[in-house]
Amino acid sequence: MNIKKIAEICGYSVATVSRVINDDSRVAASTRKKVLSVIDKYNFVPNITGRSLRTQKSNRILVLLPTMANQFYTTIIQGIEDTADEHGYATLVAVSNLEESKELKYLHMLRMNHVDGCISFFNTLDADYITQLSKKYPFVQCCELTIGAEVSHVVIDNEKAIYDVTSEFIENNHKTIAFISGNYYKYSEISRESGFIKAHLDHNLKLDKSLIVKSFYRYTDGAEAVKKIFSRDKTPTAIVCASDSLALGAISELKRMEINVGEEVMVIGFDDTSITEFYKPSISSVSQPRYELGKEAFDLIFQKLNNIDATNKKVILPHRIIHRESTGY
Amino acid sequence: MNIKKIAEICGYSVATVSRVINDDSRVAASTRKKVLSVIDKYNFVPNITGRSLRTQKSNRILVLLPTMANQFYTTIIQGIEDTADEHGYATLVAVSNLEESKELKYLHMLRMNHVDGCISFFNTLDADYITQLSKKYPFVQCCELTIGAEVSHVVIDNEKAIYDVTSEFIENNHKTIAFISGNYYKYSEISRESGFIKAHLDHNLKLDKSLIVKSFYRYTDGAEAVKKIFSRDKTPTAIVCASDSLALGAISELKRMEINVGEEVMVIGFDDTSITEFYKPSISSVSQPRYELGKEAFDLIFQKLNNIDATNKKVILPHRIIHRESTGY
DNA sequence: ATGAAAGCGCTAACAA
DNA sequence: TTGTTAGCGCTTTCAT
Repeated sequence: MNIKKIAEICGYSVATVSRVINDDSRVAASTRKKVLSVIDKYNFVPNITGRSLRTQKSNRILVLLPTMANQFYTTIIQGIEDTADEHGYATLVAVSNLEESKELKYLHMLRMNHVDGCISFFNTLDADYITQLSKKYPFVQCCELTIGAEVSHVVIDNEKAIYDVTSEFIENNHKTIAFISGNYYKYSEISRESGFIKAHLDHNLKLDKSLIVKSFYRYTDGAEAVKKIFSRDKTPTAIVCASDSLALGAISELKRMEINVGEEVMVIGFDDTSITEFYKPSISSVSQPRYELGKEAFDLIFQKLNNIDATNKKVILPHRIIHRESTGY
Repeated sequence: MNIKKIAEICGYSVATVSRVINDDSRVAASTRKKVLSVIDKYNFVPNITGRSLRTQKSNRILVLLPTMANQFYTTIIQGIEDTADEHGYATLVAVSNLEESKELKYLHMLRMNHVDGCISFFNTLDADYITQLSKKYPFVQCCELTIGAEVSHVVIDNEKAIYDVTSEFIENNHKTIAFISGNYYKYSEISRESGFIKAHLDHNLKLDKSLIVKSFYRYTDGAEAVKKIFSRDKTPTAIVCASDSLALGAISELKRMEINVGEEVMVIGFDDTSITEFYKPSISSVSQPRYELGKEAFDLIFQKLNNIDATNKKVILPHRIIHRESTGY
């Protein structure tokens, strides 16, 4: 069933049927009624491929994820989904596994008008590529950003988050604080580390660089980091982690070493994923407003969708520090 | 940049360029070389919308999820992704929130040739609809199935899983066993419950129906269920849960009641999501072979992709029972 | 080995 | 208010 057949059945032209479908006012009420009844009878729905080819629009957006295996993304996507739906856009999700070829493959859907825009999380593309891309296509970065790229984005203030966390520890008389993070040189990492360092500077606390341990974000990396850190003579009384998985690994290792987490050593994670609440001890964490991040990401892309030359906005949403047993609450 | 412009630049016809793109043998080696160099120079990639419109194929499949907020799906999707990629298919993921209108909206992409097939998890559509759909379009159900529908699917033997778990408890001398589950009347639920009942029958253990508590799958539901179960005089020494979230809630409530989980009361969950490993006590669970489920789901749809009349296959993959502290290991 | 032309389903400019 | 027609980018049949 296609528009041509419907037109034949109705006894009207294809154009008239198209007008009815698209709620064009230039069609007689009686005609509209007749056409609609036929459309209804045959359960006809216009072919989006044909329409896309013609209009160069798809009413779909793409969400490009580095991995599906992170519970952190789910609520954000819900925020995107809901907001997109309100504006008549469908949401498609694709996973890159941080392989550049896959990123390009999915981003290619933009050029094909197969999606009208893309909300991207962590990706491997360089600043120049992102800048050029976002000039031509609605493109928004969420939670993570490419340093130096001219593009709309929404993030939390990662630096301030870790600055606040670290400052709190310092103000509570912790003199030796460790920082466990990843080693991807991505924006969030760099900001968090610099927040850690800045807090030391501002509070005149000498920073021991060997207490900054960076590798990956697996929980085994958190455990390894603790082993390393506690093999020296001067051991920390607080550990700031750049993710919950790292905090989890760190805590499990501390438990194995029979160090009392929340009393002898404080530990805090990042992202407030559900594990933090259920673990024993429950894990303190920096919480990002996930649903709102998703909502804002869509709002940003919506502006670009309507006007690709809209100015790039850089939105910062507030985070919250949530204290649980691992920081003694 | 489109095929027409490329043709002009090359000095060949659109048809020839198309042949080069599609690796058609009927084109001179020298011509192919020339055309390819131009394609390369202008970084031309064919427009999929145009091609789809013409070929009625998209080389994409859709994965339809009830929700993003379940860590269980991520590995399965990875399995689908990887296998699809091997066969030149891209994977798109959409979320229905179990709203029928959204399910239909995304399923509509099939009719539009916007995706060539769909792998669906739990959905709300009835058997008849699914049967008809799968006659016309490559459609596969994964992990969950619509009872009575004629459609390819891949699942584990949910009944046997719970049968085995329950039997083990009985053989270890447990006389009073509770079962906490959901109340959606979906296949997996019904099978699991019947496995629970069958194990009692086969071992001549009288079943107390009031020990079967069904509501939702939130962890608070697990806690509520335990409250209810332990408000009677005859309390169980083992609890079989239809999900990890239920097990988690059940255990946390038992802990609150100062009942020693893993000694006084055994608890086992379902799906072996990451929480099970990290919780204290660590939670025993039935593990589904997630990556393989995804891989098999794609293999099934691939058969339908190549021949829509391929017979419907019902694949059952093996599960594993993983014992941890919550069952005394 | 190559090209011309039709047509996939739709929208929109122009005509009537 | 309605219809005619061109064309979005591509593949494929039929000619040559």
